[in-house]
Amino acid sequence: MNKKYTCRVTQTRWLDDDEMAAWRTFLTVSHLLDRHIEEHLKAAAGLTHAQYEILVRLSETPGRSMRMTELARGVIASKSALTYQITQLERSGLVERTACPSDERGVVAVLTDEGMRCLERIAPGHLEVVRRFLIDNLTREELETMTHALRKAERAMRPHG
Amino acid sequence: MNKKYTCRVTQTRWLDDDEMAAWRTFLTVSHLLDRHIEEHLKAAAGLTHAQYEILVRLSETPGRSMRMTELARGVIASKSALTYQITQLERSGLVERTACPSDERGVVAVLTDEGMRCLERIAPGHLEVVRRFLIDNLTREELETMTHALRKAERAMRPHG
DNA sequence: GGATAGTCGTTCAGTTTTGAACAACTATAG
DNA sequence: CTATAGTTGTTCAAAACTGAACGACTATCC
Repeated sequence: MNKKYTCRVTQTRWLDDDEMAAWRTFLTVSHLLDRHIEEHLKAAAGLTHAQYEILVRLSETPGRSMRMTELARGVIASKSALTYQITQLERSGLVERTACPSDERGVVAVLTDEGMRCLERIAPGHLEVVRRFLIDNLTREELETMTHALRKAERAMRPHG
Repeated sequence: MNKKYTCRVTQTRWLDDDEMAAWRTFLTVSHLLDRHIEEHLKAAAGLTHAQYEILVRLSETPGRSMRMTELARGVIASKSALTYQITQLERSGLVERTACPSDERGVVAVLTDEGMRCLERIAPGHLEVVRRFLIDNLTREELETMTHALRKAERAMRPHG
């Protein structure tokens, strides 16, 4: 690799070994973890991880409902991806679309009773996967350090904190 | 039925607040980060993050080449996803397919000179994104703790790694 | 009041991923 | 050698995602 010629204005700051290791490990773990989760959810309930996250978000809300845009921001999906997934979940009877009273344009997604039961049924198995492959491998101190560190990264990425 | 994920014996162990916070933060950051990276690479070179990762892996190999299956494992992609992406990269002239001398079934993907130049051109900008949104937000200690912790998780997920 | 800009959710075409099926080849065991 | 089992990479249809464009509505300003 030739570091001699770099951009004239902003100097290139490469990642040193430790930084590179951190980034690579983070990337690898997030990919592997997602694969295991996806596999489990598909087998357990025929759900996507994206769909599962939608159900979780809704279940935590008073009224088990959320505006489309806010929900999309919550699960970090594009608006069109959410439209697609809500349609799928509606087809499965886990979610319903409702008109928004305060905004004529708005759509409110609501978790149905069946959706809530589905979530309660599969959550334990899902969390077991998260435990086995991530959480249970970390000491309490590592856990807290990681949370604190990643929260700083999150703040750097969210549209103004 | 899938025996792998159904366990009637062990009691459900929910995640406590700290564990849940860790998991949520990890998930959020990996989604946000991927979005920023994807956006940058698309703008800078019309590449996907998946495609970029393929180029990086190949560039680090003696001969800048790798068997398809090994490459798929390296970037954590399915075999069919890799087939598709290598075809795209071949179309762009960044990668070539070669016959494997030792295995008649095998295909070896090779990074072309143009592919290497492309990578060298866009790597600084990419790493700058990784820095700004992840690495530079962490202290050296946090960085090392996170790497160590996530490596344990990786070991738990790799097919007996 | 009316013009203008902004937001909301959907649609659409094009891209990427998925998992099962498959032909071709290799490895193992008798 | 000859089954038999396993691996390799591709293909295919279906699922999922992307980003731009859009009509519909709201907010803001003068």
